[in-house]
Amino acid sequence: MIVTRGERPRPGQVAALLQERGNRVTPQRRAILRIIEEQGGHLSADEIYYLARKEVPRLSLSTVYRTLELLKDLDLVSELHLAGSRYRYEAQSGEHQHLVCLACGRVIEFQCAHCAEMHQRLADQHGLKITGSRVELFGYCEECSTTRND
Amino acid sequence: MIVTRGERPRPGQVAALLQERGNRVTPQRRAILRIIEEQGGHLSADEIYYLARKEVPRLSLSTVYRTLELLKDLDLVSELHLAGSRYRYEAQSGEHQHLVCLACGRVIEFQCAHCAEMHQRLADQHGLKITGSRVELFGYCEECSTTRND
DNA sequence: GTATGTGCAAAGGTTTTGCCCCAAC
DNA sequence: GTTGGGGCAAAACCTTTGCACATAC
Repeated sequence: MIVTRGERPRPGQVAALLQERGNRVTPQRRAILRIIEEQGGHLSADEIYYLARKEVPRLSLSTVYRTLELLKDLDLVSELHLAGSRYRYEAQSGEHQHLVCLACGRVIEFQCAHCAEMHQRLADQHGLKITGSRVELFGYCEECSTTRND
Repeated sequence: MIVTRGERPRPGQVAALLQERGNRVTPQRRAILRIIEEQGGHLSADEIYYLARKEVPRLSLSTVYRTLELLKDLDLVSELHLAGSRYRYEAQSGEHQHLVCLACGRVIEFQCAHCAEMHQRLADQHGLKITGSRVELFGYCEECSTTRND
C-alpha cells in the first residue's frame, strides 16, 4: 500500500500498512499512535509513555521507543530535535516547519511553499536528492519578549 | 569587546574576549578552539576530545564539554543537532545551513540570502524575534544515489 | 595569593538491548 | 501453533556535576 507522504492514513489503513510488513496491531501501538495524533503537539517519549499508561497500564518505556521506531519507518511519525536534549515526536502531517520560543518553549508550526521550492533549487545545485527538510527558527515569542523587557 | 556575529575573531581577540569576562586562557581552551576552527567540520565532543588529547594528553572529556559551553556563550562555536543523537560543534562562521547525506553522512554547507529574508518575514508574521535559524536538508548526495541504484 | 579551571570519578538522563513470556494472527 | 511483540531489568550512551588539586592571572 502506498500512502502519499503528507497525507495521514486512516486507522484502517494503518492496520493494513502494518500487516503488509508482517507487523501486528497491538493495543500498545494503537494507543501510542492515537496519542501522537490527538495531542498534535511535540511529545517526548516520556510524555507519550505517561499518557499511554492511562490506557495500557503495564506499558513499558522500551515499547514506546520500539513503537516510535516502527512508526518512523512507516512515515507515520517524525522525530524532531528541537531545543533541549530529548527527541520529540509528532504525527507526520505534511511538510511543515517550526518556530521555537527559547523562553517558554512554545512551538509554532508553519508551512512555507517558498521554502520548499528554494530547498529543491538548493539541493539541485549541490546534486542532492532531498528526502526531507527541516527549518527551525529560534527566538522569543511576543509574550516572552515583552516580559523580558520589563 | 564586540565581535560582529559571523565574523571570526582572531586569536588575540579571543584572549581579550575571555579576559573581559574574567575567564582564563588555558592550553586546553586554545587547543579545543583551534581544532574546531581548523577541522572546519562538524565534530562531536568525543572527536574533539580525541584530537585535543594529542596536544594536551591529560585532557578530560568534561573539560571539553565545559569549554564548548563557554565557546557557545562567546558565540565562537555553535551546537548542531544533525542526524544522529549527538551534538556536533562547529566554528561560528556566519549564518549558513546544511545539506546532510543520509548514506555517507557528508555535510555540505551552503548560504542562502533568500532563506534569511524569508525567515525574517515568517518570524514577523508570527510575532517572533529571531535569534537563530537552522535549515537542514536531508537526502542522498550524488555519489551515494549512484551507488544505491547499482 | 586567589579565583578560575581541570581531572577524575560518579551521577544523571535518555535511549537501546537481551531475555523470556505473552498474545495477535 | 508460530512468530512477532511486550515487559522488565540491565546496559549503553552522552552529558553534567562535585570535589580536591593545579595553574593563569
